[in-house]
Amino acid sequence: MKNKRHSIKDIAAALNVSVTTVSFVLNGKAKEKRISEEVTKKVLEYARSINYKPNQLAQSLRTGRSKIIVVMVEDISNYFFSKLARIIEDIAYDKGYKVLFCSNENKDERSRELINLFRERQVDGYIIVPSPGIQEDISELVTDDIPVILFDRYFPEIDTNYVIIDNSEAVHNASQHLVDNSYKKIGFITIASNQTQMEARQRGYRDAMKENNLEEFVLEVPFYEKNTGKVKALIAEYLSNNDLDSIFFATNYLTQIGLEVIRESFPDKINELGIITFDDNDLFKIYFPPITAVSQPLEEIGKELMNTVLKMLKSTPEKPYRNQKILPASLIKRNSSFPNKRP
Amino acid sequence: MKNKRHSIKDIAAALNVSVTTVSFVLNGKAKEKRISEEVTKKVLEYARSINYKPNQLAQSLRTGRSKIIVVMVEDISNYFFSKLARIIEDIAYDKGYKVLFCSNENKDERSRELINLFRERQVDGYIIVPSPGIQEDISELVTDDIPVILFDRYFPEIDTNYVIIDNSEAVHNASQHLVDNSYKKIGFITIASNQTQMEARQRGYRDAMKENNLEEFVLEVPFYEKNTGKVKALIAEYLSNNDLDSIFFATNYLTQIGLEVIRESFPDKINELGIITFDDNDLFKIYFPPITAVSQPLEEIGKELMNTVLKMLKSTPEKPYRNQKILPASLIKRNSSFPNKRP
DNA sequence: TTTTTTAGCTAAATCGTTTTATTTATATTC
DNA sequence: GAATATAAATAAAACGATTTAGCTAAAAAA
Repeated sequence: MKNKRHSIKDIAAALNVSVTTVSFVLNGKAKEKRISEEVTKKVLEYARSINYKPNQLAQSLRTGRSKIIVVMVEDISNYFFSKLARIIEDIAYDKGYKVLFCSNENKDERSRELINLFRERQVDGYIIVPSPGIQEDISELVTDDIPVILFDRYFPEIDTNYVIIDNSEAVHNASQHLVDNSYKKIGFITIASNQTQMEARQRGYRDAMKENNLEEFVLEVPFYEKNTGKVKALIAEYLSNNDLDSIFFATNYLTQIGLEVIRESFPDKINELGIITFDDNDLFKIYFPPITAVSQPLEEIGKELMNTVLKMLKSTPEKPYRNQKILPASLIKRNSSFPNKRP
Repeated sequence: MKNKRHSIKDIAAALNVSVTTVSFVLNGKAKEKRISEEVTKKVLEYARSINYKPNQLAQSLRTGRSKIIVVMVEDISNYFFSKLARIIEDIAYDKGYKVLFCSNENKDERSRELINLFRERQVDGYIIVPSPGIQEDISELVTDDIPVILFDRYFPEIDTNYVIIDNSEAVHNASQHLVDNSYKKIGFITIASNQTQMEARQRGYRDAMKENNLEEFVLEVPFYEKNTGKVKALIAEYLSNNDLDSIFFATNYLTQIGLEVIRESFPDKINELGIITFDDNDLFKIYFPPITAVSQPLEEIGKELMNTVLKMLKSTPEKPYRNQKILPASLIKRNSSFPNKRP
């Protein structure tokens, strides 16, 4: 049996009351609007009996709130983002919101396309990992009083809410950890980028090297070569040109590619090199050698993001809710990733 | 400057024409509805000049189509599902659809909750990895002519569309591969479940063992212990009780836990054991020992799912679009995961 | 000249809600 | 008994689109 959806009108007709009455009752405004106990009960019972569910589209159209939040990341299939997505999802559904996830591939064009797409849909709020050149679009959202919060990276020039981690501090600490384990020739493999998070990470490394009077070995690979063999070639070349005793990978997919290169081209070195990666991965703890990792506080980031968006949704343009949070990252030390220390 | 959203009414007022006319023009029905070239041009130009974007909510409310598709998986942060999500996302956005991802944790209650949530929202179609006991809910969607397609697992008792892989065949082949590499005591670690995919995998293993007159060593761990140390304990116990020379992990998170156990409790065995995992992971190819894996054709699954949903959306209740697809999985042989064959 | 066609446009209903402003009857006060 | 207050409900206007049915004036046919 095909049970077509019931509307508030059906209920009104069936009970011989007005749609207004039904609406009031269903929205819990019976008392406030002085609807009699009798009618209230009748409506509630009937609604429940036919399993009435309001049409959210109509509701949203009328109220202007869609109860949808967009989460735009670089790549939802990336370990870091997918783990975070899971956390955000749970909080959102718990609070009655739904989440649209999307990946901008760190490309401006795609970011813009997506933002426009969602504006048509009256999305309530945005959690965004911004691609390098979309300040303007973000600014526009802000001036239009649409809740946006950036994370992972941000634009210092514009005044937005954000949640980031202390990248330079984290990398600095981790680099020092390598030094403390008596590594001398420490390489840093990163992507060419002037986004805040990557610059901070590189700064953390360089500072640590300077403080310890160690030579800096930085390799910057172009971002958009991500999926080609070119990155592998660059890393391989870099590794043969520099006789490093340890490597710091500035982001998780570089670690992956880097390990692949080492396994393929320098298999004998795998057990000698000290390795640290930015962003942990479940598999790193069982990798051999286990990989020491800079780990971002996923739970905390997720909570902070959602809480902020929810608070922004409740705030008024007159007194907006401000939150610019810098969280600390932790270093997961897996000793055996340092051959010197291996038992 | 706060540019409030423009409606079709604004355009009509500004140009001194009716909203009907504007609507016709913007929907490309100018010719069909005999709107003059002059007016058509005027409307189009003006709409573009104020950067008019239709309110999708209103559109959806009127047309009954939300252009949203739900993808419900077990856990969006799982490698397999997140990779697939990325593929589905791309296809969907390309076709003008948005995707709501959600995780049901393989729990019926949560699945139901989510489905109800989305029905209120007039979602256009569903791609679902069903939890064990939601036949009824799926049936209901089907009888209500709402496009649903199941994947990864399905319900043989109800007639739905689905996309799955040939699990038993895949595991059978992979098991035979172990036998061919002269392993004799092959363990099979799986989760206690009577869902189609897990039963098929176990069947594949058992058949292979029978054909080769080898003893069967199956460990079934309870599903909901997923995140506790209990699974580790069970696997550790199983490994000490059976002197296996190789292990087949029936799903990816078991592989992860299993490797952890081996590393912690049987470190000397890691280089002896033959290991195969169901579901590949980028890190497995650089794992040491590299892990041979049964790999699902993600691209193909994603395409098949989206294409089917889109075709279902276009079909009528009178002649529904049927598609029950069984795709083959492939075995990614990484020789060095077999010590016997290691150089 | 009258009738029919056609081109060009639009009023109004509709989708399913929420919300404001009113109505109607009854009870209370003076 | 008239005026006022209150309780209980509702009509109607929104939200922003789509779509049906119809209107008007000019052109074509009779």
